[in-house]
Amino acid sequence: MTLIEELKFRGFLNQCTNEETLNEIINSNKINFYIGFDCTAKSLHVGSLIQIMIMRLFQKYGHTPIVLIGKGTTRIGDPSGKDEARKILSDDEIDLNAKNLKQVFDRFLLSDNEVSKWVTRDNSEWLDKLNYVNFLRDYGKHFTINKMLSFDSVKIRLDREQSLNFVEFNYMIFQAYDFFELNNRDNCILQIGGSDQWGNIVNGVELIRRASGKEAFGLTTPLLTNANGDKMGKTAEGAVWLNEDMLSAYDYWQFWRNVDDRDVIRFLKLFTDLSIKEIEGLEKINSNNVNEAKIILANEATAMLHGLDKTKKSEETAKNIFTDSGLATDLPTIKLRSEELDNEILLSDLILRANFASSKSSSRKLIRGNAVKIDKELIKDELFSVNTLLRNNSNGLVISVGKKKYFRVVTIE
RNA sequence: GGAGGGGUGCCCGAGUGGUUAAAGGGGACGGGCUGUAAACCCGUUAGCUAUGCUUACGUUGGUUCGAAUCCAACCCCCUCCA
Repeated sequence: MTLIEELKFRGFLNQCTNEETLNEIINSNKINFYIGFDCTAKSLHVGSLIQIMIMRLFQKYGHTPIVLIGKGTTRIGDPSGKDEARKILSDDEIDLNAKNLKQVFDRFLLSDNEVSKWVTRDNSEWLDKLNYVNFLRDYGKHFTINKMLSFDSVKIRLDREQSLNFVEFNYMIFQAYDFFELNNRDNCILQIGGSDQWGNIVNGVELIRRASGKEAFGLTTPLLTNANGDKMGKTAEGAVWLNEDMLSAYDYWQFWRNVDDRDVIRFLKLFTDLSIKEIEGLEKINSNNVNEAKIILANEATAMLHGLDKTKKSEETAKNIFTDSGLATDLPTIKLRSEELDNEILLSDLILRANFASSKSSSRKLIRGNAVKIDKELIKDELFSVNTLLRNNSNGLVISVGKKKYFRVVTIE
């Protein structure tokens, strides 16, 4: 199976410039390719995972990923898919975000093979130094306003009569120029991105052709949505972050465990290393084994990011909570000093401390709504205090809020 | 610069002097059903030291016993004209 075939099978391929030629080249050569990541947040989330996984797949076929950290472009803000201008981040924030971002690639990308070992670049390296007049003269001539106005990212904003300022309007030029630079510096001949990046990518391909007379390629991945049509990776609590300090391994495992039935196979193909054969085996799915498939998905996906140990613990914790009635070991724990028990400790306060309610009122409302149990015992009194129970249970208490949120309270000296 | 329209809770959106913490929908959360899924049904959805109090309809003042609702000024957004 060729790389392109596997991309298609697994659902990575949305659009591609000159697929035929690219196919020939990647079958007979090892190439360098890049994906750009802007530093707009402290962590990447599941929405970017498809880009990371496609890099991984390319690596397996011996190609070298260049991870372009967009410190320079982040200072401008990509208008693609945005209703309004992004708020501009300070340089300090950008630096911090960039640092956090890099950690994630260490987890997912392979570094054991010298040939396909990945590298990072930072576009502020060249963007910060650009001289406006020179840049306009040398590269501005390759961009026509007519064309730029026809791009979706621009058109949508104009159609809706939302303002698009000049800074944002320039984003696509810089992204095109990034590709041009990487093509010169690193002989990078392919840019990959989400489908919303198509216009920007094609711009780069064209700039390279016009300015250097070389052929370069662009490839996009589909915009991932779940079966409900929602954008992937956004949940009520916010995005499904990849950095562990923003989302625990257990919660990450739960995210995959809880995907819609209709999404399981699709996600197995995209987000795990399972072979095509293995996936085809699972594909004969029915209502009896969907859950097994989901557990496999959760295990595979979590292991890749957080490692095997934490994955096993997550699976165990889940098993304890949902299948067995035993107490889970790996729960978030609130430790109370014994002298704190001298005062009345309200159940509602503990829920708040465990971060399972956003205010005391809402925590009380949860109790009133029959959502809260202590050691499986339903508590209905919103003013319930836990002092007596805590004194009588040396092992502490396990408190559940709803069906999926658990925490433990213990007393310490 | 001129003329007009508008800014309401997480989002959309009704409300144009008095049971309005503000209809309805979406989302979210909780309960039921189930498979930790989907669909469906029910409930909740400002905060608090809680049968009460405080804060809330762009901002600041004013009229009134009483304002999201009336008046004034200001800020912001949109449409048309220049």
